[in-house]
Amino acid sequence: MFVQVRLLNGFREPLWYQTEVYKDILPGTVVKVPLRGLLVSAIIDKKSSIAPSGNFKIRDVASIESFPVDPCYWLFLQQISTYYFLDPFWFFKRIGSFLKQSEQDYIDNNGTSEQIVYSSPIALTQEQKSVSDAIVPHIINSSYFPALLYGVTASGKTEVYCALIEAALSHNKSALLLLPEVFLAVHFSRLLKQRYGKSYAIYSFHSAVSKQEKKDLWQALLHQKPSIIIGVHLPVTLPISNLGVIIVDEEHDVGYQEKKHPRMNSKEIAIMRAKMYNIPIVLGSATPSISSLYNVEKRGWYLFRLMKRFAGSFPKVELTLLSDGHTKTKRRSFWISTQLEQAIAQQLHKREQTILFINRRGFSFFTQCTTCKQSITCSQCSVTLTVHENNRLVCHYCGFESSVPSICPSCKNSDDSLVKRGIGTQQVATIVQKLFPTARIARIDMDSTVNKKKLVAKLKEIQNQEIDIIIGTQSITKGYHFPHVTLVGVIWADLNLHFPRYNATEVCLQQLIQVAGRAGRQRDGSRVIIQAMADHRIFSYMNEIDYHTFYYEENRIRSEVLYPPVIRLLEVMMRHTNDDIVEREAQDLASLLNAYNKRQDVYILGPAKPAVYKIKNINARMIYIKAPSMHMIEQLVKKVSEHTYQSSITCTPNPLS
DNA sequence: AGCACGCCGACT
DNA sequence: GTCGGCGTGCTC
Repeated sequence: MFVQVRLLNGFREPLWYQTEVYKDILPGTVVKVPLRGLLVSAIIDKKSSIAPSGNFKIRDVASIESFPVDPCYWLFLQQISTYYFLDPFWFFKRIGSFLKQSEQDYIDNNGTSEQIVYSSPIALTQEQKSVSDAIVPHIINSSYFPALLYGVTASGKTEVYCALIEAALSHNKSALLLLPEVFLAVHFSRLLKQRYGKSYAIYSFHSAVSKQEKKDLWQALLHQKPSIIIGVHLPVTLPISNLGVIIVDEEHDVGYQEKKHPRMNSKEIAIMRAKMYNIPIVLGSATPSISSLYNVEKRGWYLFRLMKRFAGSFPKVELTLLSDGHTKTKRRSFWISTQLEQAIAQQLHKREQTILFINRRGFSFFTQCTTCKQSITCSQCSVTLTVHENNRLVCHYCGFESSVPSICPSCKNSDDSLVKRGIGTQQVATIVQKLFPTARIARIDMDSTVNKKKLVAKLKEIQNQEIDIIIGTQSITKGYHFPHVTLVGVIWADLNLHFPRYNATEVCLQQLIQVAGRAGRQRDGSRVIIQAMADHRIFSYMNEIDYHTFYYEENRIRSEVLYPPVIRLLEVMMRHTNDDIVEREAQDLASLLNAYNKRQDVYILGPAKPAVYKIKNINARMIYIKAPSMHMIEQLVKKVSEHTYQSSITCTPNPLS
């Protein structure tokens, strides 16, 4: 028996070996084979009874490597590989290298997670119990059951997850729990260990996990030990034979899509896996993605709602326009409306806490010349440089740093014509401190919290109510639980609303509702003040109860302009250092796709220059393909895949960010 | 991807 | 005369 293998050391060429001992070997099996003088790991790709032709001598397969038993695994990897235009062998390499890696230094927010009281299992509410009762039979009987758990913030989705995990483990099955960020995974893992640490095996598999824990998980997989597996991206592609349920928390979060190539989405993979393995999958969120709500409406997914808050009540949401001429002249700072200023004053008087949220996305501050209106841009990237503390200019794409020049580089005006525009946590802190000199202010963002000890200290101060106003970015919308917050102010709500992405409004609204949900988790009478430059339709859906209405409107718009979830979208990015080459090749690829495309319902858009078309001196072009199914797109891409280009090509199905 | 082989410069 | 720099090329 002859077998064609692929080496795990990265060597791309398939090699032939033979074996009589292991002649019943299946494709996808991990083996050890002799290569030159040593034994290396490889995976069986194909089998053949006829000797391959070629001038080389065929050696014997040395042994079969121990690898977790998972009968569906190879088929599953092949399916996701097709979907993401990858080589299925890549997944083995990835797992291998991940097991070898040691953990990185990670900001561990020790002290804040303990404040969440989950010490002993709490009896489920009627709402929670009916969800669990509907899903548990599918765990026991192993049947595909896609469920969307639409539960408002603080409605106790965690309790439902726990009930499902218990059901799986008590039937000797494993449970897979996915969270959109490492930080949240760490948080959840601690919560589960506190509750189930003595009764069940709990393993995490992400960048902040120790080498030993990864090894322990691998052993558990090898021995098919029922376990709770927690992670962000990696665990969903692990070989798990006895998987009973997959839970995807905060399913709307764009964090499930990997930031760099290959840009896989672990939520999508989780859905594919649940279907193939015939198990239930639960996607939970207070702000479900448009695509999941679409799946409920059109593709037979099951919807469960938790519309009651566990404690506290929903905050009152108010909108105020920053551009309003009347208040602008009267108020003391452009960035703090009269309404918000008064509300903060009341909070200070009542001795209750306030969160001020800045939803900046990478940039916040840039320079602009008052004479020529030009901004200082990075020499290697097509983006404006961001102003940081100590008058430093930083490129958020390549890390380039310099100081703010006194002369405008573009018009050479030396008369201090460069002014800083925009808003960041630092600025808000300064403004607010000026408005309320006695207020105790804490800033929480990635810049100011790289120091773990400082963060822990700050969180403790907040918890002990030694802080009146918390100013922060995205990081405060997730995970942290501030029970004493009764006012949330969003400084510039429409900042990202017009981001050039088809899902910009969806992402923006989800973020606003999530941050608003930080208010009044344990108390009634909370307020949320949204400041925006202009009114927008999404602000009328800010109330958590009205969120579902947003789906109908957003879905109607996407149907008209043809964007997911109504159709499927593939982003093809071409990159090359030479702008002329990438432009020519992108034009060539687009016309080739058009030439091969015979369907009326498949559209090829572009090539176009992306908003940030140059990063680290590498120029990019985008081509988008829209079609009724991803399969049609795969077919079309396959036809052009023989053509080679100097530019590197990255394909992202259903890009989210 | 690794690892051997090899061809040429620095140094005991 | 040897040690070792890393450029090229091969792996069933």
